Amino acid sequence: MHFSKTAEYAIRVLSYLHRHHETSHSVNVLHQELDLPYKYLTKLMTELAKKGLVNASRGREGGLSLARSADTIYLCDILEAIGESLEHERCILGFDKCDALNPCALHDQWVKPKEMIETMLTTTTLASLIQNKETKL
Amino acid sequence: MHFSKTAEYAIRVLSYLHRHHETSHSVNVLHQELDLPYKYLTKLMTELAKKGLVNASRGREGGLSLARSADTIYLCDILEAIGESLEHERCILGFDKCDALNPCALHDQWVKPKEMIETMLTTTTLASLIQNKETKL
DNA sequence: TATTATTACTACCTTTAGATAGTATATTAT
DNA sequence: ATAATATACTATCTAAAGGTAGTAATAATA
Repeated sequence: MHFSKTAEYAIRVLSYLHRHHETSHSVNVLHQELDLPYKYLTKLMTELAKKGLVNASRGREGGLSLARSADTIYLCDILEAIGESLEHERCILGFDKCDALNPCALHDQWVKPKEMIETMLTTTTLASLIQNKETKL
Repeated sequence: MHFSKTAEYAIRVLSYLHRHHETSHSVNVLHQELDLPYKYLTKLMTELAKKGLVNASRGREGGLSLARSADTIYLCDILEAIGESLEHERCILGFDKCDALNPCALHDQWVKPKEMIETMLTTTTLASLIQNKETKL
């Protein structure tokens, strides 16, 4: 019951780019600042660039920056970009189809937690994340 | 943002044992009735037996049955039995320590969904699961 | 134009969850 | 006792996520 490492990394990196949006940052800087595995980050950032969440430019003075305003980037956008869709319809017990008419044994109990998670993912933007000097990234 | 396969299997099997508690059931029967991988189930049931959730007896007329009343078995007990603890303190962004004083960027947004999940896991018993003929197991 | 700093690409390695195979051991009905 | 039916144990395989290595392509700047 948690995010994948990839999701964690993506959120942390994008949050960092938002907080330091005055300039672009190389993968190496992100790697050092956030203590994330360099080569894996390279791969991830390429993916996020393809999906249009970040601008990537090569060469000297190149690097990465947010492609859109942080208040238009929702957590669900980030998950989608890395191939982890919202799974609105994903059944908690893994069944293909599971709804009120044709429920799994846990369907009713899962309704509220599911809603809360969904709300969190669809209403939280990068810009709305906690940010102060003490906040962990 | 979902249960592991192992957790799914454990919940489904235990729910089945509850609904058919008049007798014990062999792994083979559970395998066929619930369409779960036989050998993997064998391993899982041995584990659940060790952890005291089911009684296992060998030989003819042997098989598996719930070791306790279904209204004393909570979802969190099941997760704990398979080594997936509640992770009360698990940070959504993977940080070791993350609390109100020393929060990660997502801490505030995660509070409510986390509570809902925790409530679900600590209040839902096997006995309280949906059960009718149509319910998927 | 040569150098340097950067991302992009291709291929492979590692770890872990999930799944399988074969054999040993226990129980009980006959 | 013996045969049949179970779980228990040990070892291994597979697939996917996570992570690494080396090289090619690109762009700024001196």
